[in-house]
Amino acid sequence: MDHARILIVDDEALIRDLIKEYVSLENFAVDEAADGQQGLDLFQREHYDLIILDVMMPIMDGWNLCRKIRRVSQVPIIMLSARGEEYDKLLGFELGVDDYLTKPFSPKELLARIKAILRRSVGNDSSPQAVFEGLRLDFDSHTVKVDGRLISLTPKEYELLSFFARNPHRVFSREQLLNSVWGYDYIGDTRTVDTHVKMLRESLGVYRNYIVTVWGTGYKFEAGGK
Amino acid sequence: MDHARILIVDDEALIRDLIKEYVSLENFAVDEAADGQQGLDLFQREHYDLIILDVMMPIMDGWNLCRKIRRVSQVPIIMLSARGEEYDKLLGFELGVDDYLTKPFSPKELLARIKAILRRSVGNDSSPQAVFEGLRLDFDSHTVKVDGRLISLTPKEYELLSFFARNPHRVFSREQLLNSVWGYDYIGDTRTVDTHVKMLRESLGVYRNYIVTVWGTGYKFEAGGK
DNA sequence: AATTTTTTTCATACTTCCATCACATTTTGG
DNA sequence: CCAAAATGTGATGGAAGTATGAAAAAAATT
Repeated sequence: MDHARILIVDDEALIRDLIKEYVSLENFAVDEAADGQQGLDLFQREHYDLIILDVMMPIMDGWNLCRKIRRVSQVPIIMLSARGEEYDKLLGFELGVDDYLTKPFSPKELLARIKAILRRSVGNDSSPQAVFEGLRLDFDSHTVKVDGRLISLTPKEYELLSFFARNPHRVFSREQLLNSVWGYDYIGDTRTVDTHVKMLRESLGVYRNYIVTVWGTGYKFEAGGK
Repeated sequence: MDHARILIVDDEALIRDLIKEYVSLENFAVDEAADGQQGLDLFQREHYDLIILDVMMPIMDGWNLCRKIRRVSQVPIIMLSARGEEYDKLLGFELGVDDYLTKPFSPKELLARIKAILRRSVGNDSSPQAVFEGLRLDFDSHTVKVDGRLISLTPKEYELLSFFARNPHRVFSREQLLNSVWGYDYIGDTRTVDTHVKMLRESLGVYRNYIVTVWGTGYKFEAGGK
């Protein structure tokens, strides 16, 4: 893809410059933001083909920004982290991150991954979807169809469902769901999850049992729902 | 990567068997589908670390299936084709196919390519599993299969089994099991373990004797269980 | 500011599971 | 082969986990 637009969000100017320098060589157009809030503003104003996020940032960290972006867009995201902790990586992929690099990284490797991601999102001309038999989610338009019929979900219902759909089969505890869908800073009753599961199931109609209760543990998403 | 899960989609049973035979030697868990529709169903229900697709198939051909999979997943795909036409190959790589083999191929070469692909996709969405002959546990989805058939376990049964499966061969006293599975602070009758072993054995059916009683000491997990 | 919608909390009903005990069965040592 | 010790099994009351409905609180919309 030529002239792809890339947004870099990192509070360290040095890193931004480094990336920018390398990436510009390849005919990409690069914008920068120094913190999460700035990044969000730019993201909402402009259109990007790829976003590179640093995890550690003042004001709004990378995970929060990532979560906010994922609410409305499936634009490819690469996360940069100072730590190499496995947990971070997992959280990243759960949130739908496309790639994950640990600092210090070689600019060459970053460039290679950028290209790989852009390459595979090119052929993906149809809007990103997840289909589980008669249940279809369209991540671009934020719509969900049940046997072809459009259903209406509240924002939380949609976020919960799309999180499940992006991470099928895996069991999540209520705490994990609160962390991943509500945000790590959420304080509140874990039973809230139950209520949202209940409402989501109602909305899913015939497919209500795709959200499977795993007794003593939490919930998982399973097409066919057994 | 150990115990990677592989899906083979090919209408020719001979080819499936050939591949399965070779690939099973390497501790991969193999599922089969005889046509594209079956393959899609399995893909949606289970998760795989690698998918092998034949191009020519009734009902839904390999390209169509590949396209459908690529809409929602970046799982590695190897295509098999009877023809060696350059056009096919190109189409394959455009669709994001990871490798491409022309029939007839040597099983050895296929195996080599499978390994290469799995090696480079380490850290991807493979799900941790434990396989003991026909007994398969999936730690992500908290499911257990007996000869491919899903069995349902209570939370304690699952915890107990997964503890055993993670520590095979070793003998554990009832006290140790209470400590490890129930928790350090558990106070109660050690005979409780017996009851859960009993119930677990019932659930395991044919594999009930994988939980071996070590007289005067406790229990151990032994595939083949004598 | 008022109304509507969404989210959260909470109480209650409901379901599933678990620890215990009594008794049956098996194993071991003498 | 017997007695004692250890393990297997079935039944059950109570505990723990989940579903649900409704009301309060918070957000969004008008």
